[in-house]
Amino acid sequence: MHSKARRDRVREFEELCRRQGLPLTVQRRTILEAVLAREDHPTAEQIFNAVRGRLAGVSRTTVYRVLDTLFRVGVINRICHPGAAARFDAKVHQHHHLVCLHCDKILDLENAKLNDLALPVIDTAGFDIDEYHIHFRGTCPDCLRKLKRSTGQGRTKSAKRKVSKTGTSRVRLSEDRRRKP
Amino acid sequence: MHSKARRDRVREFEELCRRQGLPLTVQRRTILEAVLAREDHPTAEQIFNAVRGRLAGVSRTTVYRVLDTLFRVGVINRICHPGAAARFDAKVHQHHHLVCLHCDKILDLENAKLNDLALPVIDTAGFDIDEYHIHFRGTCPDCLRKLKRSTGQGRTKSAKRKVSKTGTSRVRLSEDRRRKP
DNA sequence: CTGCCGAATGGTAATAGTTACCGTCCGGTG
DNA sequence: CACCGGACGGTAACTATTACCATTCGGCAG
Repeated sequence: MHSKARRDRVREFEELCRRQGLPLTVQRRTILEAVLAREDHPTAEQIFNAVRGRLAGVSRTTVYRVLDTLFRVGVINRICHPGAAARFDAKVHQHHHLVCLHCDKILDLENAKLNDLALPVIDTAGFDIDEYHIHFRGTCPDCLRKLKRSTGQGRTKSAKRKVSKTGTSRVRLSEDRRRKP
Repeated sequence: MHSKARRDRVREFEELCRRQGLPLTVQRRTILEAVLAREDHPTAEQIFNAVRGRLAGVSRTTVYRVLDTLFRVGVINRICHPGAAARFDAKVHQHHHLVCLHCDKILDLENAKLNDLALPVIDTAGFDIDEYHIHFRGTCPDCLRKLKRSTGQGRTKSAKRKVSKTGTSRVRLSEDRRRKP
């Protein structure tokens, strides 16, 4: 990410902190910058090593905590389904997954229509592709219920369009990227 | 999975073992059956607990080892990218991933065409979907090179059709599901 | 500018998941 | 039935992550 975009992202983060009453700390800013500066998908450990130089005496704990905060606030992304142990599955044929961002539940989604999508032509960067599967991320019914009970109205600020049960629909990114609310 | 399908899968596994010169052990059979018997996505620990009763004195280590073997042979699936630490990503907009099954490398795949697919109508089991992203799994260029060097011809028995650079193509599941060859 | 308060940090200890290692045992074959 | 290489069992070690708690800091009222 080039420097202007990075600055914008840091600003965006500062704005979000103010709105949510989160203190702005050097650690948070530095760690965010470290993630933004990379083009790959660093682990917490790699970020820790990257910031040691600029933040004398940072704690590994802080790095983990801040990365989690950044993710919950929505300025960075976390991939590969947080803190999970490997899971095994008897299904080896192509199928897809519904992942709950609140409780880490994983459900299978078996739908032949998803298996043979006419995917657009893409540049796979030299990868030899064996298969694809689609991860749908969202909130499971149980967590929806819990959220509704505790907030009276569930998640707000959501501009998503759900996959409806009638008519073809498109799945969109939600505006609300806060996790573990 | 119903019992007939399970028996078939066990047979298939036995056949694969014979072909690949892998000894057939009680542990392998029992652990495979335990995975096949479940409808969810058990962790190694859960499988361990499930087989303790029927395999007095199984070692946790064996469970991990056998699960890995079953996965490499291709009779079970492993989801959520093996043994990985959580990875972070500055990209919060929608994008997709190329995952190398050999070295766990993850590359971003940014392609607007993939972001707004007219996905078919699906039953999401009550999930409130925020987003989707597509995981393409395969072999990265580096590993392809290494494989070519070591075998003289790379992976065999593959009936896959790659995502080509010209014309719309469909990604298919490969016939060859062996990992870490 | 000063002080207060609650939240953030640092450091250590603990935990979960997984792997390495090594001596022993077993499946497959002659 | 004996042999051999690979599989197993058990423990120790390792990696990634979290809990806990005393200390410090950011944001705000005075």
